[in-house]
Amino acid sequence: MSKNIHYPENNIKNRNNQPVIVRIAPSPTGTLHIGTARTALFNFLFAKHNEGRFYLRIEDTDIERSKPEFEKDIIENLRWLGLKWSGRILRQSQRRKVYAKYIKKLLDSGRAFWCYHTKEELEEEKQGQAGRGEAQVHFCEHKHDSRRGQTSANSPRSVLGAAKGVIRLKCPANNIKFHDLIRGEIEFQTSQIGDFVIAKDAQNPLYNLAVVIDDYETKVSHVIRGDDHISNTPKQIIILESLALARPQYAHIPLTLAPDKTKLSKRHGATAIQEYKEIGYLPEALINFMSFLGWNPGGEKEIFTLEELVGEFTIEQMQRSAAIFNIEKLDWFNGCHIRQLSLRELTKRCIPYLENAKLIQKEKNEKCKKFKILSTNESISLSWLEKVVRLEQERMKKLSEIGELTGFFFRDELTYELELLRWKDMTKQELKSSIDKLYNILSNVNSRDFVTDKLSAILMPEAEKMKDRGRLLWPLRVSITGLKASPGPFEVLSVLGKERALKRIKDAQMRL
RNA sequence: GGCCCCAUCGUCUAGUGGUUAGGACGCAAGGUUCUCAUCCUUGCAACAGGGGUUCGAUUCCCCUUGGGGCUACCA
Repeated sequence: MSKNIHYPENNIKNRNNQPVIVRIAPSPTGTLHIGTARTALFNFLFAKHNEGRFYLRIEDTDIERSKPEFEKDIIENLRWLGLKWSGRILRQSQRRKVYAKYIKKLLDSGRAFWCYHTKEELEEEKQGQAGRGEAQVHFCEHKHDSRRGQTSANSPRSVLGAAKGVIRLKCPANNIKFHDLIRGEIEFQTSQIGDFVIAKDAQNPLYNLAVVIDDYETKVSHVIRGDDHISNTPKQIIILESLALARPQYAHIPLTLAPDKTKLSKRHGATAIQEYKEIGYLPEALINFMSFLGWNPGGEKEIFTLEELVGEFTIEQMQRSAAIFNIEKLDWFNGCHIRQLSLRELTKRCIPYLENAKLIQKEKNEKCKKFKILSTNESISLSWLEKVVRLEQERMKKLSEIGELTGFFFRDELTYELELLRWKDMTKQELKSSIDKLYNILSNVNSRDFVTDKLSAILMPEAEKMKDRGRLLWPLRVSITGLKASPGPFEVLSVLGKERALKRIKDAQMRL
């Protein structure tokens, strides 16, 4: 959908003299969420602004919940938004061997250890801590047990029985401090963290470990993610330090919340990008809208293309507080971007909605240039369709409205309340004579002259004569559209053409 | 409960140690107009509260309050 723009890569180095590399790492346990898309957008903008790379990594270590159809949805919709990633997609499910190597390293060095506490024991410990108002963390005594400090890649049998253990990391005593590009210094006490679990076994890492390894191996320079990950950061830093690896820079962006200030979820309406696509939001509008949720370039300009956003974006202008998702503003952005589209492009994007509304169909034999009106079997051209769409370009808020808005162009019989034809306090006689007059005038207009300007030149003086133009123009507009709100009558006449227009006026005449 | 993050109109935000606190969405009124939409004009509307620091705080500091996040052998 979006223009094919080439963004240079790899020229600028960050302050550690490394190229800027960022990533979006969605988990395919659901469709592409608007929040994930926004995080992807900020990563993309940061990367492209700094001539760096933006990677896509699928975090599918949770085999139970990860589904291929979700991965497909994520990939398709990221593409649709125009957030193109560099290189291949990395899938964590295919990297077990890599993780196993690091797990072994951690075990060998004694930084990690097997823990055989049962879930019940752990739960009991938590309850006790909760009761005492203490942090609910587990400092595991098994790390001191030399018999369990084995380096085998396989789980050593517990001396306590056959319990299947997990692998925990020894929590250091020193506090963890880090600098966040958006929030500044953040410090965590390790006493609040404990010896946390890093892997289910020697092959299967948990989230925090997998993230650290992948970020390191793909040389990620900046971790830009939602601020719900702030509390994961000290854990990831502990892992990094246990492995003697350098840390990336962190930037935690504010979350976007629903109007009731809770986490954006299904019950607030659409959360999936796919849904917004189907409703008829433009990717351009979604991008523009999402970028303004938690970020602002400072000036008074609000309508931006993705390319312009890349030029403007700096992380210093990121907001610290959460932004509330405001659908009205999205609608406004969408309207603006619809009006900015070329007529050809807008028509192209409207066609699927017109087809969906069962108004038109592509003609099979033609090379997608011809269409037919389903109700009349009439053949129509793309350029005629463009004329129709043009009349609604400034009225449409969402593409899905096109069917409703332009339906009258594609129907032979208009169904409207007769009373709708009446302008203000016109009598039936007056109405009849207006319609008769319209029919007579228009029958004498050459069909070549059925263009807006000429029709206006012919009909306006007549309308003027009637003191209140509405006495002629309102019945005209209703008779040819059947609607109480529509584009102007001259435009509609010109698109309809003489034959169809006269038929409609005749219909009105007959019904009166 | 514990830890962490956050705080300017209803919403998105700009902004400064001294401003009539600016813009946008939405809303209201008006203009254009045969209707709707677009467009134009105008209006309504905010520095959470309390202490400091200071000649002066919306701005800097602290506390309170409020909101959010995390607290899994999910990610």
